[in-house]
Amino acid sequence: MQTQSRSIVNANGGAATGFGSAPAVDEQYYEAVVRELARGHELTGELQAELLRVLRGQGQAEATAAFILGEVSRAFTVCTSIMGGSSTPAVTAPADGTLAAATAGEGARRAKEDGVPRKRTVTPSPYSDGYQWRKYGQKRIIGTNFPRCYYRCGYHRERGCRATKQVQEEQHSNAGGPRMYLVIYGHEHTCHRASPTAAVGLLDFSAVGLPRQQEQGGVVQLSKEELEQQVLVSSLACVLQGSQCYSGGGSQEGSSSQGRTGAGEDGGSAPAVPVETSLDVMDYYDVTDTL
DNA sequence: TGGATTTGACCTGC
DNA sequence: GCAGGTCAAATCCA
Repeated sequence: MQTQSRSIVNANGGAATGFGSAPAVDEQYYEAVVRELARGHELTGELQAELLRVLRGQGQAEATAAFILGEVSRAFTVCTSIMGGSSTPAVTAPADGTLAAATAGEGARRAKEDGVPRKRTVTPSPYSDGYQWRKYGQKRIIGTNFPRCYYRCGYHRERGCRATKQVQEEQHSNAGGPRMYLVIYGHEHTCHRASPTAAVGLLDFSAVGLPRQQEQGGVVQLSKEELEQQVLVSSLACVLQGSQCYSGGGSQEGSSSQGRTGAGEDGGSAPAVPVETSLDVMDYYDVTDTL
């Protein structure tokens, strides 16, 4: 049991990168989310301008506001891209397959999949797309520096879902920036696992640099930055999920930090732990006061 | 101990 | 024959 949650590539973290294989209804949902994210981003910009105008010359307050709003803005950008929005870094690969690692040597052999249409995506968080994945193979691809990992839907067996995806680290990922991965989706999901609520986990915290909580004696202690980011993440989770807020602490995702490939810690069954940090303005001020 | 991951072998298409 | 995709035994881990 624990193993299952441990090994299934976390879906919760789900990026839109993945919704290429999501059912149409989910696609509509994602589009709506992307739209709202864009709107939120836009409003954040306006708020930022307004706040900075009001706080001009107020030293610390101005700097804090600028920082926080900048982070919010950045978070919106990251979320939008993760959700498959227009902003980078998540970019749907061109159909011509010009992506570096993407196509080395494949091409003709592609037809093995019975002509199944494949969606290619480049994303910094390949393991979080709203579905649960199980790794079934890995292969070195000629002409590339990184192996390609093969994943099947976690419900392949029990529900006969044929969805597959391949994940390969992009060769040209710049040293300084986040690693980018080419993700190729195979069959459509028939398990209908991904529900809109799964979007909560769409935030790939490790990808956006969210520090993990430090647990001490059972008490979660957060640093200032962590607390700030938790608030930001929580607010974004609110945006994504509506009324319910979830903690970013359950950082899922399996960015192969342990060599265990991308298989993440916990998948859809992820403990999307409800948190009291449901963010409203007062909460935020409480937090900043505490800081 | 059960389930997931790893990895070499096998299969298939070009 | 080569290379990508998949299988399955071995291994790992909670």
